[in-house]
Amino acid sequence: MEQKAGNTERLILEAAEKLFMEKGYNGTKTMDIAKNAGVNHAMIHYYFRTKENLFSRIFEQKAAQLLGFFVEAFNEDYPFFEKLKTGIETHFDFLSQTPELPLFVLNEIIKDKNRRNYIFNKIRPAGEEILKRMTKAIAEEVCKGTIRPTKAGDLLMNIASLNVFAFVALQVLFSSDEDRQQEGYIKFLEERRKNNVELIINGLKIKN
Amino acid sequence: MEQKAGNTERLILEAAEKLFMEKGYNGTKTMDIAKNAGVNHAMIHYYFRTKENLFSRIFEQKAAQLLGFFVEAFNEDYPFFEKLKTGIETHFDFLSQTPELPLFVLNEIIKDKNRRNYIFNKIRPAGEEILKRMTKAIAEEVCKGTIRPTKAGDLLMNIASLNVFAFVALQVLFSSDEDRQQEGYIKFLEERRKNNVELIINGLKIKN
DNA sequence: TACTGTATTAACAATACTGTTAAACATAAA
DNA sequence: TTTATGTTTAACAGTATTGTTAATACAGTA
Repeated sequence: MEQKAGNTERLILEAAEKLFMEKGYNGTKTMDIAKNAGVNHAMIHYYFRTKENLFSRIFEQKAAQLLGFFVEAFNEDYPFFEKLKTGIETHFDFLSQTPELPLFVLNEIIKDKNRRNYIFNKIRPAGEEILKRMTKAIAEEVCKGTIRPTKAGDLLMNIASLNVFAFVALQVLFSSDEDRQQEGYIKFLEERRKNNVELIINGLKIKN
Repeated sequence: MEQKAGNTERLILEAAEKLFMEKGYNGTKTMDIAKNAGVNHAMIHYYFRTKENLFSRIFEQKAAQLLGFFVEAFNEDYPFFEKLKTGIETHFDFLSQTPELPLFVLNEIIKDKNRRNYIFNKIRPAGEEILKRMTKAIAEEVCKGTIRPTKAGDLLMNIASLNVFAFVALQVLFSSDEDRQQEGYIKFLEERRKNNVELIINGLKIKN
């Protein structure tokens, strides 16, 4: 044999990633993964033993990616407004790489309590750290009188809401690959990116 | 026989609604529906012929509910800020009745293009009407100098983002029924409700 | 009472899906 | 060339799941 040397495993992982993200755990059949990967379906069990094993590999990697990135994007020291803008945009641009990611992760967390706990334990430390820093940064700005009092948790949640929902809507509005060639697709994204930054920043400022 | 006279059909629909909303189409098994409804599983095929038929009934009703309500909540004539506040709150309160609704509908739309088209055709007229009215209301306020120029679509999208995402997060944070007895659950909702109104309104206002 | 249409049940059929196994095959090292 | 090791295949087993059917019950009605 061509001694695919890890090739088969990679093919399976790639096909599995694509299908799981698209159809979720229950919607994805192992034989479909095999067919997409171009390998005999027994290979899935040879390399990963069970569907659940294979799924976990994908899920944990994806969840870490999603959450890790969120933390990263807002983890720097703030010269407040510019960094906030950069953080939102960086986060937005990351999501535009893999539009299905947030909905996939959220769905599977909701449908399986174990996964929820797994995720929570993973991000708790980083999450608390970032909240602490952000709280401090906000407090400083409030002192200066540039923004109104805001909880760091609320701010993060607002950003996540706007950014994530943009990509959920994107999938509804432009579901097929052809749709995504359209000009409207680009326009929609640009508009939302700008809107989200403006709303968050304008929303923080104190009115006259 | 007790001749349940339409009772069985109702029992099936109720059980199906609960399970489909919780587990989605693929996660729900017809025998589970039958068991939950307390009827023989052949009844499902007797009344609805196929799983897909039964699902469509539920889905279409739910989608109409979700979208219809959104339209309704923002469909009145605006004395701007108060009505905007009321609209957001009404929408939020509606979602709090059935927290799983938006994610359920979004998921099934994304996973099935036919459903997407069905939905689009259903809401297009109402959607266009509400956009037109809102555009007019916004233009008037902009003239008065009370708010900054904003597209109606962006505004609606912002509201939907914040409100819907609150309930997606809610399901992640408080997944079980016991969780929802907690005090934190109520607090979270109150906080988000207030936050969303404030962010939208403050975000519209012009800053010095 | 017998007839008709609807409702219900249990048993069955057909298929889909996950997981297992034994044997074949390829390759590198001895 | 032989052997050891890891990889691949086809065939199969077991179960889950959807869907079908024939027999039966019952209510209303002619």
